[in-house]
Amino acid sequence: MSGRLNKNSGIPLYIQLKDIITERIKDGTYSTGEILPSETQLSLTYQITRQTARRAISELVKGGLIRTEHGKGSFVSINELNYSIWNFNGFTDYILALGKIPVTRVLEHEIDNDMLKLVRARGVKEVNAVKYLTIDTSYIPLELFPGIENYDFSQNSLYSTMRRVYHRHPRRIEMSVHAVNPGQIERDLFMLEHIPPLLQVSGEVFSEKSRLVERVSVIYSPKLEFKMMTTINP
Amino acid sequence: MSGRLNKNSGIPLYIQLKDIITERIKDGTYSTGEILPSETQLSLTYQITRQTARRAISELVKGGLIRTEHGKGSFVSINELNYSIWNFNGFTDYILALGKIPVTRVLEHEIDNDMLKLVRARGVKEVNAVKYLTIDTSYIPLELFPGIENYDFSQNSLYSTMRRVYHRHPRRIEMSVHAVNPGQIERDLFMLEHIPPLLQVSGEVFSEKSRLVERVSVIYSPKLEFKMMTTINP
DNA sequence: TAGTGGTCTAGACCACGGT
DNA sequence: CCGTGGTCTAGACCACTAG
Repeated sequence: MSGRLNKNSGIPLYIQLKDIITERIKDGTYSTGEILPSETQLSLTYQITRQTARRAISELVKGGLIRTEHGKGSFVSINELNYSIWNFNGFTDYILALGKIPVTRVLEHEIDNDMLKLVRARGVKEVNAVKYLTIDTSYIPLELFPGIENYDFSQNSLYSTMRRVYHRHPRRIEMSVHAVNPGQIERDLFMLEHIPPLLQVSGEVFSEKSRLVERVSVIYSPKLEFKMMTTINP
Repeated sequence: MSGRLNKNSGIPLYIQLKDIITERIKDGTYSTGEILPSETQLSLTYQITRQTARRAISELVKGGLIRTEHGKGSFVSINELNYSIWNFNGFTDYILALGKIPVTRVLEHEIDNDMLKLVRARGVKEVNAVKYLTIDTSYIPLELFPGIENYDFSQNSLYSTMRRVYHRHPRRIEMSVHAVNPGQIERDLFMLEHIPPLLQVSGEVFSEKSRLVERVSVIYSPKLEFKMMTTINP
């Protein structure tokens, strides 16, 4: 049981509990369709109020990982689906969670009009090749991130660098989705024979204080499923 | 001031408050960027606890309508963007909210394997033509909706019919997004000269009790912007 | 310092599902 | 009937923002 909450860590209890449950779902302790401990049970186990346990569950529902049924309980609804790709948050983490090895190749790295232009192909390592899954084109304002052009982003995560070195935390993304025909780069990297249309997501990423930290455009390989879930308000 | 909560209506107070605030935003009482009354103020005004007011605000944040800033307040973040199209919920309402007249044309209407197959083109009325924006292909299980094949869905909303006549409430949608090349129907209806790839969203719609109420696939005209917003958890 | 949102507690009553 | 999740209250302390 790694399951004990630290009341003085500064991390909200509901976040800690949420993380513990997420972990349990990822490692299979709770698997799809299974019922979770009741809210009352959770509050007793972790020595918190039911409201706080509810808050953790509510976060998980929001993320689509679990579902609640009135009078019955909470159930695991999805295993690792729905960690949607365009949760730009963590491509690396996402691939690692699938038990595979992430690969990043920097295709372009130059300064363009006070912005760092960064083009990266990202994928997973296969037996004797690399399968590329996305091509990301990013523009990062040098004004906010002076010196960021000196990092090697085939090794470092862009967002961790923003957080750890510059103390800027990407928070909100506004994006739009388009369908596009593949260009030469996409054909080469995705190794397409026929040329199906591809999905492209273009977005602007903002920090807490609504400063633009990245303008980004991602093209997805047809090998990536693009799934999501939503609910309807009555 | 239509602003009074009914404590015995059966409708949760936080939903009532959420609706009131939504109304105020839509009608311009609070406009983009403006600050909302504080949580304490709301709780006093509406005679509820701060927690309940918070819950209403939390719902609005989830929907992207407002944004909170610690130590400062809550602000209107978006006016009517983000009532995203693939909120299948209300194409009709969406178009009406834009001040335009929605049009639905039924292209196919037949029974296929215990399912009602319904193909509809949807759009807006222009001066002397109709601009089609989506083509929806739906399969509805007759077992759950006996007799639904007798409704005219160029006039009636599919979801309202499900709700009002059959007491089934669409709640959850699982969907995937693809890029496709247009077929003849799309070229004709969207009146495309060049043939750009199109976005297609395929999904399954479930009721409260996780019964499948519709399998649907929507193809979007390139004239529709496909926008969304999301947040990153630290 | 005063006001704001963020977290948490302790307790209550309700509506729903299954026994 | 009991156990479940859903809503709500009353009050507390904290962290952040601004004058």
